[in-house]
Amino acid sequence: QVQLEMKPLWDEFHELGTEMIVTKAGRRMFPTFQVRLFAMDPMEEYILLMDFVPVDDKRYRYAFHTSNWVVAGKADPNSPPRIHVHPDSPAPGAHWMKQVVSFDKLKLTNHQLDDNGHIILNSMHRYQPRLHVIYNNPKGKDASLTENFKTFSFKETQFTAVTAYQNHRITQLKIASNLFAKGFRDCDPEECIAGNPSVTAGSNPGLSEAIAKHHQHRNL
Amino acid sequence: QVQLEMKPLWDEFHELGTEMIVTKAGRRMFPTFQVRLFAMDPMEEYILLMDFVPVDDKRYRYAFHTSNWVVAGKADPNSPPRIHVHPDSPAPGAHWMKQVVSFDKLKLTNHQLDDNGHIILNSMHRYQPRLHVIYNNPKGKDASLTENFKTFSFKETQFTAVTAYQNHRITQLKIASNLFAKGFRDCDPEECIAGNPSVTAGSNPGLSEAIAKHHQHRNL
DNA sequence: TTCTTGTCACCTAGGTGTTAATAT
DNA sequence: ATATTAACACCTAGGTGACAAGAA
Repeated sequence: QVQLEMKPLWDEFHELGTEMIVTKAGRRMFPTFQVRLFAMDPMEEYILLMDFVPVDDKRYRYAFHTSNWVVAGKADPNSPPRIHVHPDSPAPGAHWMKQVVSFDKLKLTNHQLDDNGHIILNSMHRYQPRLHVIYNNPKGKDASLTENFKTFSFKETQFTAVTAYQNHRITQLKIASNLFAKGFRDCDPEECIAGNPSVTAGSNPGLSEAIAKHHQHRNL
Repeated sequence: QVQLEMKPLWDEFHELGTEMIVTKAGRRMFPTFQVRLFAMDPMEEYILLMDFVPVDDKRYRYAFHTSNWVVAGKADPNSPPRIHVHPDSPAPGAHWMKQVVSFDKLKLTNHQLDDNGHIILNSMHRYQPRLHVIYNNPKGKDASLTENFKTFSFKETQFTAVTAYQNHRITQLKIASNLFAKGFRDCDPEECIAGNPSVTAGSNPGLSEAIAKHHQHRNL
């Protein structure tokens, strides 16, 4: 069992149409993909990894006058898909379950020839992040007889890859909820508590506190 | 087998009489204690930890007029000794051998009631850092019949704990060789290459380059 | 037009020795 | 006198969106 961390924040973005910046050098996701894991065998070893699959075979364009995404043709050709193995892998189930697992080292790029091991995506295309939990079986027990991995996919983490934000409300929600974008907030420094998403205040009571903790979940 | 990383730098400090700052909140060591490990069993699990033993039963004082440390009486009472377990522990031998092992999370404090898990030392006392490599034996094989740990001690890493530097030459060597003290260097920005210990330039050719790498060794 | 790139000011987070004030 | 503390300016390292310039 896997539970998506910061689901309320993901939901807010999802309702607006989540966008993720891709750059040549690689850009982290925000929100960061974080999960809680349950019911693993504490002693057995697992590998956790993520990949990104196209949601459809289309290319998109943002129509500013209607503030809507519209289909702009068939998808561009994909680069060979890449995976991101969580740096703690492999580790026993006890390790993965004892705290939130954060994929904050994962970076997205639009550079098709990237040699930093980042995830290569096409800008203006839609993607579905997936988590794979793989049972590590080094002793050579017969793996073919047992289901040795599980895949988890959260619809609210779908996003459109962009090189610059299209929907201004996405920009504002990022600024309001990402710690590193504080410099662009326009609220008074006094009433501007950490991570307070002023844009959507009231719609999600308790979300502000959750966002503040969001940035603390590192796997140390 | 264990090999001390950055031995030339440690030697420079040792010749002057190494001092390490201790603070209430905890201070990292500089140089950082880093080692290369060899001849471990790649598949077996080990725990690496450090502790600090008093070099003698004395308290010291720095005589500024002679620029020398002098005995200032018997040692103050010790707090119960603490250990610092390397955060990667436990890990298989292959993990420890594949790169330099850096104890850069270790912090020294003089706060006898510290509750952050830092190493508690007495200021103005001398200490010998020690590395313990422990063979992890979870399967309950008869540990009593096998030597299950080894201890390594490098004399050139001995130091005097201080709350403020006493020997001005130590201060200058720290400033010259510690990346985070660049703000206190007085050489021209142009000729001031990263990590160049101008104080001792010439006595150790190639040291500058080594110092530049010193800060990169993190266990990620 | 539409999309991409590189630079930038502004942040977070945390490691330095300095300095002045305070203990002891 | 000697030793300690706390605030501070100055760094490293790296994550933000804004913006102007460039490319398709």
